[in-house]
Amino acid sequence: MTRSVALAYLALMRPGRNKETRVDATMQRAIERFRGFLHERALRATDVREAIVKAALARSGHFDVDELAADLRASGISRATVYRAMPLLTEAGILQPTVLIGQQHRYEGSFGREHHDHIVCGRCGAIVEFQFEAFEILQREVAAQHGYRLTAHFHELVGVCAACQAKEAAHES
Amino acid sequence: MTRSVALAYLALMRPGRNKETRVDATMQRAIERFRGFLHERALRATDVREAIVKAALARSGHFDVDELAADLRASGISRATVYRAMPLLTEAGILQPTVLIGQQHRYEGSFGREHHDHIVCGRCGAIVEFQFEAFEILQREVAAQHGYRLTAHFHELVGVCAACQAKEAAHES
DNA sequence: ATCTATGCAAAGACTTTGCAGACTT
DNA sequence: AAGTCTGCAAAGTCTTTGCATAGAT
Repeated sequence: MTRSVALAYLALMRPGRNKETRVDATMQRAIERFRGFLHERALRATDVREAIVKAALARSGHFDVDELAADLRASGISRATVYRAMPLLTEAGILQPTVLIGQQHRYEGSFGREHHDHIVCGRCGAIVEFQFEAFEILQREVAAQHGYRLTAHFHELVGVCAACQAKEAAHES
Repeated sequence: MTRSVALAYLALMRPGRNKETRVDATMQRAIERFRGFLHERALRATDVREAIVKAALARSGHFDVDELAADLRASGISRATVYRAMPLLTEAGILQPTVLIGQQHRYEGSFGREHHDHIVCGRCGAIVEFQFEAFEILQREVAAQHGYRLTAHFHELVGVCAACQAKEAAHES
């Protein structure tokens, strides 16, 4: 724990290689937020949990628990522990659950990212993210109309991507 | 099969009891649509499938496969068959899947109903349905912008309902 | 007659949990 | 020292599947 903090600071101070530095800095802020979260809840900040946070943030895009656990298996971290950590990561704002179709829970990094929703191709599973401020505003309005204070939303579009549409057209000809 | 058609017609012709008559008529139309759907796909119209359609439509609100299977157990219809029928019912437009946070697949009747989405109270689970044409239009547009042909969408708002907000306010005072 | 549908039980996929020892506070 | 965390293996939950028989076209 102390060692990783030191490493992170080293990374912050290293000249050049800006992209990497920024990534490390983001990770550092995320880890700090996570520690704060654990402290508030009187939970323990362990190396294992920190490793899970790092692995989660190191992944780009969408992933499921199995994939994350695979990344961590080399470190001797068990699948059960990863499962146990997921609610903490989401509640701490490190991850957000995404992509609802299909049976498996999928996540993506949410720390320091703008909110967005997804379009999934029902044929090949390709995922595109979209951001549309109008939806956010309308959602709050709809919720308010019904007396609800909006706390979250799931908005997923399912369709057929351009490539799969082309394939279908070719098949039918 | 022939018998149930006869019963349905009897119901249609019976005077009075309008509500019930209307329900029977809706169910009859749904069953007819379902038969048409099965025919198109070269699948078989069986009494078991018909019973599943009826039980699904007889349920009001949202339910999962287990609840539906429980309704059908008395008729000797197995859970496996209910599972096998769900995709047919959704593709035929009899049911639609609803997201409703949580792990289990949930459904609701969609035959003869306008499309709608849901607001769920994260505290007490209360569900309100909403319809907002603007969402539908914008969704199609967003999908098109990314080259997708929209086939479905999940849109679920999570919030705190008026009652739970009041409770919270009382607690904090 | 041919081919699909169903029930049953078994298998599968994904997730949770009990327990004993390790680690954090 | 007190209490949480972790790995492991076992159990749970929800869903799918193989197979033999029943049923639809």
